[in-house]
Amino acid sequence: MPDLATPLIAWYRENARDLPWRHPEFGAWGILVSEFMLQQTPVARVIPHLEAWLERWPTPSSLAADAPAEAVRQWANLGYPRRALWLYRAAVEIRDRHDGVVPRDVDALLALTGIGDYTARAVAVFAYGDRHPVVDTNTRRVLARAIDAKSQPEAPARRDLAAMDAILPRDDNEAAIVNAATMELGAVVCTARSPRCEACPVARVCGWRVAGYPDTGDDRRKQARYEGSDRQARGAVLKQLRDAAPQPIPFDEVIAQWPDAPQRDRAIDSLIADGLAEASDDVLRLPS
DNA sequence: AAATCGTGGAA
DNA sequence: TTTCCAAGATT
Repeated sequence: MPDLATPLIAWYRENARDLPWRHPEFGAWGILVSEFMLQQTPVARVIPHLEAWLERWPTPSSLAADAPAEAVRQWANLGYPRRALWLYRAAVEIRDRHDGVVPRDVDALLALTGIGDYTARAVAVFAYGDRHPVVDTNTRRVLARAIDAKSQPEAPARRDLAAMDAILPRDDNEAAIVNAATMELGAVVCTARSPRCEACPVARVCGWRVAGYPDTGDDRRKQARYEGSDRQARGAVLKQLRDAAPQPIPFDEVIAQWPDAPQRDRAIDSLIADGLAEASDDVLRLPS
């Protein structure tokens, strides 16, 4: 297998974007918050929200001392609001089980609410400098193309974890750079649509390129339509709750003009089931 | 283990 | 206009 680490390190040194969480003094809590926000939300949308969040809650304990409703409200329109609730719960767990310090151990991180294989290792690597494979969707695409000669990832995520580990240098610091560089390459060069192979440091050894860009894979189901969906209804309810907070909203007035009444009721029920809303008497409110 | 979960910008 | 996609996690 060709050496990917060396060209990736050299490329990253010259081309890495200057992102807030890459500054050495950013801190483990800042990294953790950034990783929560970056789960399925683009970098450009995250940055201003991240800075506001950390200004308001500079530590896990400061967030844990507030109400979950405030976390959901501060999350604003970042999307997937369960992440706000999970981040809040993780802050409580960090306060209660880790003396308010973001854990360094991967298994301890995995035990926190809302943290999975990607986020746990991202924190251990980017906040603490330990050597672990960090595999996100960008990394998976780069590995699929460079190593498997596929246009899109097909291998199980578990296998990509091992594949990434096999690429990492022994040195902790260099391993962290290769993790970041692989993600960065997937984000800005080896993109899902119209990759910029002319700017790619590993183009010469890329299996997909060498094979003539075979279009295997790409059998992904297309994303469900958002307009008219239950998700849109949930979003509308939660936005109304956010805008009214701390005032609750009478049930009768919850997206009262919504064209599909059963869908509205499903949205309210599912938000309550998720812990993103609370019902009491005849009103609906953010979780206390 | 496939389905579900927001939102906005770019192609 | 519609479609695609974006540093995933959970059930």
